[in-house]
Amino acid sequence: MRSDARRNYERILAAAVAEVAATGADASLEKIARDAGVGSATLHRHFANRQALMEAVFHDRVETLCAQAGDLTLTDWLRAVAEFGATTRGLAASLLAAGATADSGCEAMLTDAGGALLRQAQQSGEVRAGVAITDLLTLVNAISLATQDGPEAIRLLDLALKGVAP
Amino acid sequence: MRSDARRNYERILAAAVAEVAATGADASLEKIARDAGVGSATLHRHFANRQALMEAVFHDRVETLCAQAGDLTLTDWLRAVAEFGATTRGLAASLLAAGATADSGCEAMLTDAGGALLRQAQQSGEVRAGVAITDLLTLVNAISLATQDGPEAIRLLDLALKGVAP
DNA sequence: AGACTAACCGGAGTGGCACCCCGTTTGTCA
DNA sequence: TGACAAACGGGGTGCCACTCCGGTTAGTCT
Repeated sequence: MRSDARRNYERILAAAVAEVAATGADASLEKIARDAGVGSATLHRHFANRQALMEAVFHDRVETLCAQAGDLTLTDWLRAVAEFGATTRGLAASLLAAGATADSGCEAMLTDAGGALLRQAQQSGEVRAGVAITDLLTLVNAISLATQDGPEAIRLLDLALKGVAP
Repeated sequence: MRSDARRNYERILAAAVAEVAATGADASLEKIARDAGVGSATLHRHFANRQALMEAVFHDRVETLCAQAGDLTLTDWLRAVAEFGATTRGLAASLLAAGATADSGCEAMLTDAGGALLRQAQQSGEVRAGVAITDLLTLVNAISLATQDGPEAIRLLDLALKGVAP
């Protein structure tokens, strides 16, 4: 990779992080390119489509999220994922779209980290068998997506994990 | 309302129903107008924005959904809502957007019908206090949204209602 | 250092979108 | 039947994602 290419890549990524934080995952790619000081063609050469760019934007943060898994219980980690998804506007939608279209690095990281916690919780009898980590992550994604960036996410997640029975 | 206006209104609505069924709630409004044989300006005069059109498209179906509430338990009715949301692509997203921006007729109907069922379930001790119908509907919307039109919706809803404990 | 070349760049273009303006047509009702 | 308000839609605006291609540049090899 040539040095100018790398420099532009990083400028675009930085602009994208800022713009996504400000306006969500449906931010204008043209504006990101403009903010980065490159032509839109350059943006599209580095990131074939919106999805690819979003993957890159979220990758680092997802990585740290997965690194935290060792220090948390399944429930607390799922809460962290929910909170992250709710604050990082559009992560959920982005991951969802990724799951639908192509295998995403982010998703694999999340299922790996969460899968370990889930197995642990199942062995200690806190979670019943037949629950898959993908189910739980889909649920978290769903809730993040539905509550946008509101504070409802955690409450709804707890509700879903606890069930509605007394 | 003039007769031509009414005729165009209905043509647009019919085209919208077909198009939404085919491609989801993010269907092209221009294409709907084209299919209806009217100019795009006419579509926008009758329906100020995408949200208004979607409301109209879903209104009838939501009405029948609410009418069924009397014959079903809370759980079964929520399943019906989930199934409906999953098959009618984009209903969930649409209702969500509605909830965020303006009070929607559809949403009020759903909270009324579901609220009655929930009170009933709480009085008979099947559902604990502190659970609100809006929580449950948000959850259902979330799941419909996340599972797109897949068959996962019901399974995830049951999971959420039951909780993860053994 | 100089020259070569493949990689890279971005302005300009394409086709599509939602939504609006305004001159024209049409239904209605006296 | 004539007048007029109501409704129509072609065409326009500004935005978007994404692509093409002629010019530029960074790295390499002598």
